[in-house]
Amino acid sequence: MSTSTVRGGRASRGSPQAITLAARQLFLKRGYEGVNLDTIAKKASVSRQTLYNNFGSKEAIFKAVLNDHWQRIRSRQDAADDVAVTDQTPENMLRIFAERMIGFIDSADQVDFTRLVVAESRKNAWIGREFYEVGKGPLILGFSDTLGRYTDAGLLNCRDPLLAAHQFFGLILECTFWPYVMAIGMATSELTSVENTIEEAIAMFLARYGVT
Amino acid sequence: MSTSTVRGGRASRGSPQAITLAARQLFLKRGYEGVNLDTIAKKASVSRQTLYNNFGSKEAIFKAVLNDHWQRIRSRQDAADDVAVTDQTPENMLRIFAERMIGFIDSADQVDFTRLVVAESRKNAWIGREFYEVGKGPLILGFSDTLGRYTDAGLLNCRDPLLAAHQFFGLILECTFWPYVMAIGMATSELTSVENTIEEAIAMFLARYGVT
DNA sequence: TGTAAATTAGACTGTTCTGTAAAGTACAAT
DNA sequence: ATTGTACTTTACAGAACAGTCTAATTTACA
Repeated sequence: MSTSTVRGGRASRGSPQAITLAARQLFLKRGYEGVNLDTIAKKASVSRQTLYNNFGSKEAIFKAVLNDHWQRIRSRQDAADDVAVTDQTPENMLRIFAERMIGFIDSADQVDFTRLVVAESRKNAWIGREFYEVGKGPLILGFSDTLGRYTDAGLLNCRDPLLAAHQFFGLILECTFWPYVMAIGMATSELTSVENTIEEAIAMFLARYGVT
Repeated sequence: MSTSTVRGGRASRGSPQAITLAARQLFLKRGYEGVNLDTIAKKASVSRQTLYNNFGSKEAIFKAVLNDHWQRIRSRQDAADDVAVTDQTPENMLRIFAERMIGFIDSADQVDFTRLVVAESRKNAWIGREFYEVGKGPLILGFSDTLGRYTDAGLLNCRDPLLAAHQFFGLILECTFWPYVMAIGMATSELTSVENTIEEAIAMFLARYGVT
């Protein structure tokens, strides 16, 4: 809606998208306070003034980056819903959800974004909440829903599907996600592979909630 | 070693301890960049110059706070080792470790400290590693050790004790710890109590690794 | 080709904050 | 009383940075 309706000017070189893309990479790597507008402008091949023309303030750029990220996640989520989990054995269903979660983490710099949220939500608590409500929240609610339906169908035995969902996520994230958020990385990742983590999580989950 | 050997001066009002205590509280709440030396000085009832007399730089104060925290954790850890876990049923052993972990979290502002580490380890990666090696690392290694011994004694059946230890931690932390680190808090904590989280984690762990 | 809109580079302001320096003050030991 | 030492107050240098303003430049479109 912007670059196509310009009547003149140097046109579309400094489009808002190029700016948010550059800002995204920098904010993810260095945090909000760690980036100044000169750096963003340079990376976007744009003058600093253009930043103000398009967004008005540094904070507005930051919020645009966040909204852009929420948007990406939402579209990913919608796409995932299309691949509905039906008529799978419990084991396959769990594996599909686990791999969906891993894909969710790998895509879109989820680790870096989590680090950014943890750092920045100290000043603005809404960031943490929104991050959850757009990302992990729907994911875990959908999973809990599926667990409930499998239980109703007699294929699983989860008395508390929401708790069970968190447990399953915890089994996987503790080895594949949080070590990276904590900047430990290799220290714990060498203990096992992602595939094995998933298989062991499934085995444990079914040992507890599987029906014989 | 400082306040008792002073030969003169206004004596001991601006002791290093008072400064690190004030700095600790402020850094935990607002992060490194979110605190300036005037604020620390004021909170410690000390002039800003005294900060430089005692530490030399802001970064030095920050590192002193970190070292102070490592020290607290280490002494806690040593105290925990005294209460050795022997001759307990597997269930009780797991409960003891779970409660020890919860205690570890509750004490010493572990949530706030984790947030600080995540935020600051972006610039200094060593913070994350040191945090792990002093805190959670030994905790999980000790637990893994115990799991191995129980397996050798035929009371449990953990093929990979280290993985099992991470799994157990994940079951508990996913509900009791990470939501607070992510500044979501109540959104997920209302799903169940800490006690129930522990009991359900034990139940799941024994369903997988218990011997009949 | 002329015009209007957008962009650019640069200078400038005001603020914040670290770190330093200087001059004075309280207190204990001698 | 004198002296030494640590603390306090005040001031200032130096840098970084958000945001504003201006003059010149570029480009699309009529």
